Amino acid sequence: MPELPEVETVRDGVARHVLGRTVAQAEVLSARTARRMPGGGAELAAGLRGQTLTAAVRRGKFLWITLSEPSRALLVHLGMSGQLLVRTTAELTQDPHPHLRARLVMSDGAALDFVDQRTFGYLAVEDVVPTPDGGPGGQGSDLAGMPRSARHIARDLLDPDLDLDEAAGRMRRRRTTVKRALLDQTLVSGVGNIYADEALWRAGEHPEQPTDRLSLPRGRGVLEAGAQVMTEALAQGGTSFDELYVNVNGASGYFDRSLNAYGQQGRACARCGTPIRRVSFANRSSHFCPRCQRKR
DNA sequence: CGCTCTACCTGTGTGC
DNA sequence: TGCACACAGGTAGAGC
Repeated sequence: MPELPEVETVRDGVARHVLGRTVAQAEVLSARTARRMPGGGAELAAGLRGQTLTAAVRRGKFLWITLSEPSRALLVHLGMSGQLLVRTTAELTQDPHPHLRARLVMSDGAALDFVDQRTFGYLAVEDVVPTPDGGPGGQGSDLAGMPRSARHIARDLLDPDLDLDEAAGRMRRRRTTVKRALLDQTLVSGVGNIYADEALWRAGEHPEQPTDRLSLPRGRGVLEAGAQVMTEALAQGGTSFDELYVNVNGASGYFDRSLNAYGQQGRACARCGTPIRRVSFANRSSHFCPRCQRKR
């Protein structure tokens, strides 16, 4: 389940292994993968053909690869199960992955595969348009602007230009609960269900704490906890990728070793020993310690 | 406008 | 052994 740390690992892999290559041919095997394109797979393939990949940029869980055509980019969302895999020429003669959805064959014979089991992910070629905040790099930088359909995504918790006090203030003005706020990608981005539970455990906040009854320091504390959790996950998950495997599928080491709340129902809280509780939440679940995460 | 809820998808695990 | 079904989750868009 790719959240920000996993997507950043993919972005880094793309930046190191495929930038500067030119797309000779794009093959779109699944119409669903191109569902954001009005003209479907044919339009996606046409938008990629002949384009050189120039930069890999990320905000939250959205990743885009800028193209040699000015102000155009390949937008990639991995959804729940998406992967980008770099293939050598020799590997292209092997049976493709059963969940291969699209393949970008490069002019040098290598390829970039988009593999996605559950097809929540997608690819789209879009205009890069200005955004009020200037995009991931701020106004005037090489990274300015964002793909049109991702304009609404807020700065993420690892963005150096994120103003934590301002974000905490916006959170407190919402009439919702703190976990819903963390998952709202228009408030701050990059946090999914797993890291939301981890951030709240670390901050000692109940998932159903009303945001309008959260002090500014506590609101800020939740966001800082989220940034810490994702920074640590990135450090653990981002180190194990070899040359040809721009991996991803969320199986970062973080999953196995460092979760304190998510999926830990029934186990002793690492802080106080109270069993972690799991409750259903908006068609999914929240995990928290009933003793050290209380509504106040 | 702001918030909540549902549909989308498929492999895995569980219960009968 | 085999079948049925709940579950996992990010996002857009519908609904209230």
